[in-house]
Amino acid sequence: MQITITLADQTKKIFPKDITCLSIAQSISDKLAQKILVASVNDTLWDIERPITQDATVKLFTWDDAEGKNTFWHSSAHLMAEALLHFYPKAKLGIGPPIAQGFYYDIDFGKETFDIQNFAAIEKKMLALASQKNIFSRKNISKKEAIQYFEKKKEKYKLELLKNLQDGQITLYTQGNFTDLCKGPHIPHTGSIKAIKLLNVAGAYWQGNEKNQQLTRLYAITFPQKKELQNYLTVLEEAKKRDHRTIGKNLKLFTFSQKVGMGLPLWLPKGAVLREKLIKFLTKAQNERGYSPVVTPHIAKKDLYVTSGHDAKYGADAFQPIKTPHDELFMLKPMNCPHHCEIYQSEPRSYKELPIRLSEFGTVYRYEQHGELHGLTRVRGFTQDDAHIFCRPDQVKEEFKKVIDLVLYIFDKLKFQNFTAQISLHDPQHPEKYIGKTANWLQAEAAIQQAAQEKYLETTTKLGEAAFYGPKLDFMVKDAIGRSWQMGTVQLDYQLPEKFQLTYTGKDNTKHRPVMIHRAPFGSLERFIAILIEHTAGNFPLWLAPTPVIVLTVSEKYNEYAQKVCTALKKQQIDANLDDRNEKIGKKIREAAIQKIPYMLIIGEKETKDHTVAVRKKGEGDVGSMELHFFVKKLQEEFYIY
RNA sequence: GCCAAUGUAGCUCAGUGGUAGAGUACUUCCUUGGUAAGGAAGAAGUCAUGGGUUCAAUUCCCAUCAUUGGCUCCA
Repeated sequence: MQITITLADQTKKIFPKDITCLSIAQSISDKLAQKILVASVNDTLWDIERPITQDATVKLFTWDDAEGKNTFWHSSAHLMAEALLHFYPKAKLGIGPPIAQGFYYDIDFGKETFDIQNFAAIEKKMLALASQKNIFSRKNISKKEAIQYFEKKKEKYKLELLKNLQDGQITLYTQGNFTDLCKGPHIPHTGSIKAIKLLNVAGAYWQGNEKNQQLTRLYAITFPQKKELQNYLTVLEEAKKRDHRTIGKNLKLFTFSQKVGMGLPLWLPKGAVLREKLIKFLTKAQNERGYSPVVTPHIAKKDLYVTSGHDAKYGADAFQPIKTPHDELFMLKPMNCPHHCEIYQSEPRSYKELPIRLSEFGTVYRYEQHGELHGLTRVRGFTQDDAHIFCRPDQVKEEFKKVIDLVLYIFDKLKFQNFTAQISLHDPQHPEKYIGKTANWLQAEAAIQQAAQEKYLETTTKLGEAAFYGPKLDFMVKDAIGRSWQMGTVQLDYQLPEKFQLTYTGKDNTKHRPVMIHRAPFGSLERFIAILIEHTAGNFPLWLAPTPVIVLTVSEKYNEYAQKVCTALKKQQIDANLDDRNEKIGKKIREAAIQKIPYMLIIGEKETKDHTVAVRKKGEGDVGSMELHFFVKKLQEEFYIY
């Protein structure tokens, strides 16, 4: 019997029934047959040596495809489990999936503790097992048999996984001495795993639930070639150098103090300049777009947050209230929105004034969990570039689109290219996590989706990621080591106006409820700057650089003229530093370069005599001498690109 | 909050059961130099904190705090 196989390029080929993808690859070229790791048959991932029984569309995947890598790493996870059981025969296995970079396996070591010292031994064992070229063999098994099998092995986590599987759809994969519950597919045999690196150990709750047992998660990565592992490790090293905590320290942007408290950043002069420049930039953009700046205090009565619903939701996880001698309770503000609601409330509003856009660089304080704090990306005190737009229901979509434009404008100016837009919706399975009527939720969610669509924004959608009062459009950006952080956010809210009984008088002379849009293009200045540091590796664009220009003297003889140059630059609003130390020019240049200063002006005998400056530009080197006013003009042109 | 690792000079990091060392930064002196590190001297540490073991602890053990990598959480 013959079957027709349609390949990715739409060519059709006739093969005998029970042909495998490996044979199909062989029919194309030997080289492809060597490289193929996994395939898909009618869009279902398929072992390459598993027979195909009927007409199908087949795609072949190699290491160059995400599917190939995932399968390779998934198989590697099985290999790691096999090696681990060799050293820890009593360990119980959780799950072992591939991830973006490598894979992990969750293991319950029981009373034993896992020792990192064993990494090398496990890697060695894995390599030894890999070289045996053990075949990954697939076996269909009934649920009853599967339960018997794993009961005998006392694999309690596997038994729990089995509970949620349907009889008839259960498969086991075996390689060497190891058999795992697994739907597959896998690479043909372990022999293609040539390079192995165990990366780190972490605790992870079983099934991601805090109330469950915590298992030990081992992260690792493997490659089909040793060279690729070397490259990967080099990339990791490079990424570490971009870490905003390292650069922040080296460039003297910010610091932390145990005495001040964990998660409370202290902005050093250079960091503060950077912050101010970003604030100035966004303020200008917002003022041009009809925002009105407001200022609200850092504390407010607890009642405010009871009204808003934040207290019920987050009260327990907040900094505890401050008590006055008269038993009043004040909270450090965790959010600006309730304050802005009160500003809206301060006078009667007409439909004619809407939308009202209240903006504030508002510093908020949240009692984040100890283990969550991370450099500037997760802190306990931070400044949001917050604004709340109060508008009529018929204005929602237009306003939402304007906010998207603003976020994209900012990302564009700061050259954030690799962001993803995520629509965060409520999870209908967990209504207790949200406030408000379902009808409002659906309306809000539809509005966000529509606005994003009309802006041709490519989005992913996630259930259960919404704020408790409304759905969000989040802009996610990755840091140097590939972690994804929420930056800009736009949130649609029908609930707070309800809670605060906000109204406006409509055309019909009756009271109506406005809709609120919460939005923060940066998200928080702290996190934004952290990511900006990592994306630029500290090489900020000229208009943001804390020190755009440094004046370097060749010897102390020229300090006087250099000082004059510096003063002249400052008069032109160009923040120039002066390095008049008794050091050689080479050293001064090196240090200025390490500080990533965009322009160095070198002042020696020639410049002093000719009243010029010798310009050295970052990345370009010596660009020659010129008169100061000419340099100033050039610099200003570069500044005012923005 | 949970699991694990780490904590030595301002910074980066060696090291040791007999109370510490390098590079760099800092101070002073010499040098006055032309595009990524000139030379010399000096000062600098309660070895995170608190207990315990020991004749003796920075080193071993326990606890606490902080940091790091994850998990959970993230208005």
